[in-house]
Amino acid sequence: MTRILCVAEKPSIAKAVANHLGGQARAENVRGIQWVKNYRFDFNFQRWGQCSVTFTSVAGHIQTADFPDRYRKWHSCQPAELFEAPIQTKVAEDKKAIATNIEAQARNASVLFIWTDCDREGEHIGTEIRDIALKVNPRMEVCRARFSNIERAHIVRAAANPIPLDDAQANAVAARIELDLRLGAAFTRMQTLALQPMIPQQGEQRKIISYGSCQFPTLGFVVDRYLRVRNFVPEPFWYIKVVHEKDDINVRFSWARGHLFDRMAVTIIFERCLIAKMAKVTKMQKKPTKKWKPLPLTTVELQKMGSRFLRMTSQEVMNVAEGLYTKGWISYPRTETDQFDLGMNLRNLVEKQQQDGRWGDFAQGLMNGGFKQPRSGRNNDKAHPPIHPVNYVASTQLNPNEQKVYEFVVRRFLACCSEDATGEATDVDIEYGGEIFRAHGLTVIARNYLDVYPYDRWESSQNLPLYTVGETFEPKEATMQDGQTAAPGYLTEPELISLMDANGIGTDATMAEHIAKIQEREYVIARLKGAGAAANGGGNGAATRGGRGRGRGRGGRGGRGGAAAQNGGGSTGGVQELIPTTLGIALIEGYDNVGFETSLSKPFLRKEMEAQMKAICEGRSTRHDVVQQNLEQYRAVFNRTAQQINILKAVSAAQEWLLKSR
DNA sequence: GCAAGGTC
Repeated sequence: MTRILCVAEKPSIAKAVANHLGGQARAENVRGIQWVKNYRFDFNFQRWGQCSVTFTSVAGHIQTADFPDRYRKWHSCQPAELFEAPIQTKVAEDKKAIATNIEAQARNASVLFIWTDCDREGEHIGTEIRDIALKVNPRMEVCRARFSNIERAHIVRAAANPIPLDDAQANAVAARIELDLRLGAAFTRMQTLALQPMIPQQGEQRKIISYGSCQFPTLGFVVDRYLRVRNFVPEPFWYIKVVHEKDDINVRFSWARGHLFDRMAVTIIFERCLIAKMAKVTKMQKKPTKKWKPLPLTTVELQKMGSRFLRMTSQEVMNVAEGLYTKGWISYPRTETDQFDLGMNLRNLVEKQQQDGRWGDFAQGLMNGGFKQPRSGRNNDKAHPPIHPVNYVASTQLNPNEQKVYEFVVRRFLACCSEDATGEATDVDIEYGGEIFRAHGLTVIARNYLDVYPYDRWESSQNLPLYTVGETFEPKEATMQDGQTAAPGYLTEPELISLMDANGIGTDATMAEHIAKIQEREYVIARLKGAGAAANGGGNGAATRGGRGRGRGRGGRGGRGGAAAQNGGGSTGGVQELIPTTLGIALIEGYDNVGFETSLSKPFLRKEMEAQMKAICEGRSTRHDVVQQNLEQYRAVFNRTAQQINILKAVSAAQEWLLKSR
């Protein structure tokens, strides 16, 4: 019988797939590593017939790349030498037992069937596994499975249709690894050695001034916003407010123009209104409206919502989610997918939530006919489903942070399986002195998903009285008001995550780490929003956030849905805002002043690297070319910075002084 | 004493 060795990227996949293919597969322990198991069973593969299978896994990458000893000591070479120093790739210290297991199993098998995730990193991990296996058994046949979820039928199909490993994808990752190492080490040492004397040292601890292709752009976003807040100049504006009383209701009409920055113009228009005296209803419309239920939960969304509503940092959210996943309460927490596979039995998962005291009734309602298929977003990483609860756990079995994250995941999931909220929108337009003024009203008819999902707000405004088109009236009040634009707030963690996501800085699994890293390096400090000095010069209360001229009227009632949430959201509030330290500002401004067209702080370079990796995957470029071309480009920045390091120093010194005077 | 990526 053919012996076949299957290797997944993580233990959970090995277990799930082995159970699909082998029934209750026999699990054997692996020496020196608790969480990896070898599953043994027989299976009839289309290609090899009846086989004796060993299904095991690794745990992410096995190899690690670093410089040889001679270059590892900081003073043993010039930082610039790291651009071409040799790189050693070897089994990571904490992965030895895993590598040994692969070797041992490979000796007895004639086929290596790789089941790593179907993404670039997975392809690279696949080649690492292949290299280790072929070293002890060069005659093995090697192939990989193509699968995008762990539904049984899908897995059985993948088992029957092996494909080759894609070396192009693995090479793209190899290029990234080499560049991140060389550039990270070279720039970190150069900066640290040059600037350390400028930075006050605390005790024995030597402070590192690190550079990384992700941490710098992350810092850049924080500094950029900080400077925009700092340099903000409020602008006065004027607008016209109209109030009419009908059926004992005060209806406030907002100017269709919003506000203007020209006082004289507003005065003239206002006078026209006063002369006209009467206003005339030009539109009265009632129409059904909806608030859409949320999309299935991705990692990025979990981190954003967590840092906004759960009083946790995105990193804490991820750590907790990881724990809930290992204990079997929620699905894999690192996913870009916001669409549920049609084959997935979601009702089964809803059913498990019926027993809960908080959302059990809602789940029961879904089981009794309320269930609706979730919406589908546009993303599918072809490796994992959206984050969802897989089993019910009572809150007494969880610590407080686990409770919060689990509750969020469950509520989000139930909301996805529910119905959009419905309401009725009323719009009244009047013409008054040649200008249009609007009133907007909302009546929520059915809250539906909102009942289980308190993180969204959608509330009825005061009822508007009935108007008829053509009706005329004299407003009870028509006044000219003033206000001024308000500075944006400092960058919040959820905003930063959105920016990183949009610019491809880090992956869903690492974004939180980068945010934590720039705080650990003391480039940035976090504080509870509103805790420090007021950043928003609120004016007389009529201020608006940077909105110029047009845009929707600022009537207090309608359309302010997002505002409460963005400011830290009602009952669950407490979002963190990020403020750069003088060191953080100095680094970014220093590199900007070095005057190179591609500043290291801009997300551009990382995007460029991403595009080049894609080119390798598609055969338009090679690993060698991408590495050499990038090294050349960065070397220019490096040399220039090293020459002008005094600029960086000067900025640091100036910033240091600012720190004291602040 | 450096990075970013995977995962436990």
